[in-house]
Amino acid sequence: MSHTYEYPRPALTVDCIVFGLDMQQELKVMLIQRDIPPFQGKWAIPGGFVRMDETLEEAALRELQEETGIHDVFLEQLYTFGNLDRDPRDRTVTVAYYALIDLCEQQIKAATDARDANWFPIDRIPPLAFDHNEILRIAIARLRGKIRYEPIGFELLPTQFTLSQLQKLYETVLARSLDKRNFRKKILNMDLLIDTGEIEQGVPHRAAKLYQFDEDKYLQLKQNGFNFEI
Amino acid sequence: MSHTYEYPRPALTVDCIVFGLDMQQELKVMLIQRDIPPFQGKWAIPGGFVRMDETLEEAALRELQEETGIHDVFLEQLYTFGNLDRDPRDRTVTVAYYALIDLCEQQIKAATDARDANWFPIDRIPPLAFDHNEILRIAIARLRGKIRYEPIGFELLPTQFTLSQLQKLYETVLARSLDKRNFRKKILNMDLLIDTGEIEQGVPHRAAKLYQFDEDKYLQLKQNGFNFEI
DNA sequence: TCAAAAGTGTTCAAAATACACCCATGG
DNA sequence: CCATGGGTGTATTTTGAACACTTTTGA
Repeated sequence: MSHTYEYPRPALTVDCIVFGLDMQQELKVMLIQRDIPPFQGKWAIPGGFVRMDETLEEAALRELQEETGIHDVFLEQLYTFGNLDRDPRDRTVTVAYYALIDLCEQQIKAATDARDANWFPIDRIPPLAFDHNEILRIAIARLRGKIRYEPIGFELLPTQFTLSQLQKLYETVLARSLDKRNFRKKILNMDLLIDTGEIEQGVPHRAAKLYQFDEDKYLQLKQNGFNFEI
Repeated sequence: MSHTYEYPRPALTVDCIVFGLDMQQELKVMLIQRDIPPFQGKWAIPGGFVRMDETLEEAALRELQEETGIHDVFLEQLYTFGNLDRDPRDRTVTVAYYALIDLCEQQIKAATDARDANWFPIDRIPPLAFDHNEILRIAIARLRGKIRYEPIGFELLPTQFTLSQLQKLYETVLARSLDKRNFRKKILNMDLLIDTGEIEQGVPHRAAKLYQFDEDKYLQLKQNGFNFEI
């Protein structure tokens, strides 16, 4: 720990797994195609080097903006990966984050700003650069685990959503079906959804009510020991 | 992301919060007193620089061994801290781990090998060096959260333990009291504790049965979707 | 009028909680 | 024989799970 001798330093990067739900309520991940070696042409999680004047989270947000045009998203640290052979060029440690976005609203930007960004369904991921398949595996596990006891699922939906959308979201992420009546009973009994009074538009059947998650109320309840749980 | 220009690199360290239960079943944290600036004389979480030829976990284990004599412990990554002003000397990012040890067995070593290592009860922590109070706060929160749905509590006890010890451990970590009969019913119904046939020794009252956690069985059950939960 | 999804309650089983006394042991 | 913690069962409440039909709407 002496300061007289400087150890050589690993390179430090951030990577950011971006999850989104498409219009078919399928869970997808944004990947970008590498245009330089190593792993040139392979798909990879967006990311890059951490600069000296930015925090880790700032670096993740910056890379996300630069590489995919995505901004203003839910972002949470996932895990830090430091295996010796992650990067063939150099010892590189990466701090991985995951982001949840409402794909329906953001997808236009992502398609235009990014060079070779694309959305992949999480059950059909190609072999990725570096250890990115492993990182993605852990990100999916975290999302599955966390969505059950924290209200992060709402980050994947538009501000206003129907109960069926919410249920399908849970069914997609948890990969199992849920009973409609029990789901509604449970989620409505929490009293955390605001009935906006509006209904969905342009559907060829009875239009569903639109709800909104009451984040302020949730934060209050949470402080008093309340646990969100599906 | 070009390789022609090398960014300056933050320093990379690991820090390791060590939790232990003392003989009074009080939850304690091991801290070491810094003998060099900055924060000379202040208490700090053990840690140090990550070398180029070791993984993050290896670095955490090495620092733990070097600074406290502790080895062979449960170790899990906690979080990575990268605020700009963490270290007044230099931009330093630290990957924090937490360790759980059976203090009754390990405490002798810790006391002899370490220069100025000491155990502090988690509700009476002095002001620490760097952002270590913040790191510790997050570590305690993680321990509280995780002990409820993963069987990590056993790492804080000797291999063989009584049900009362186990219950007091949960009461200590969760900071609330539990009903004795319900606790026993629940934990024994999981069928994950092996009755060793032995009983505790040298107590001035009826001796309790000694149990052992069946880790193999737990891992099997877990694969089939079983959830440990207190 | 038909197709497609929205919306709605009750019954049963399982799990969580509350609760008090006798037992074994060493001092 | 007494103080100390070990060990045990039942009744009640709460929660989770299973389950099917009517309503609304646009095409």
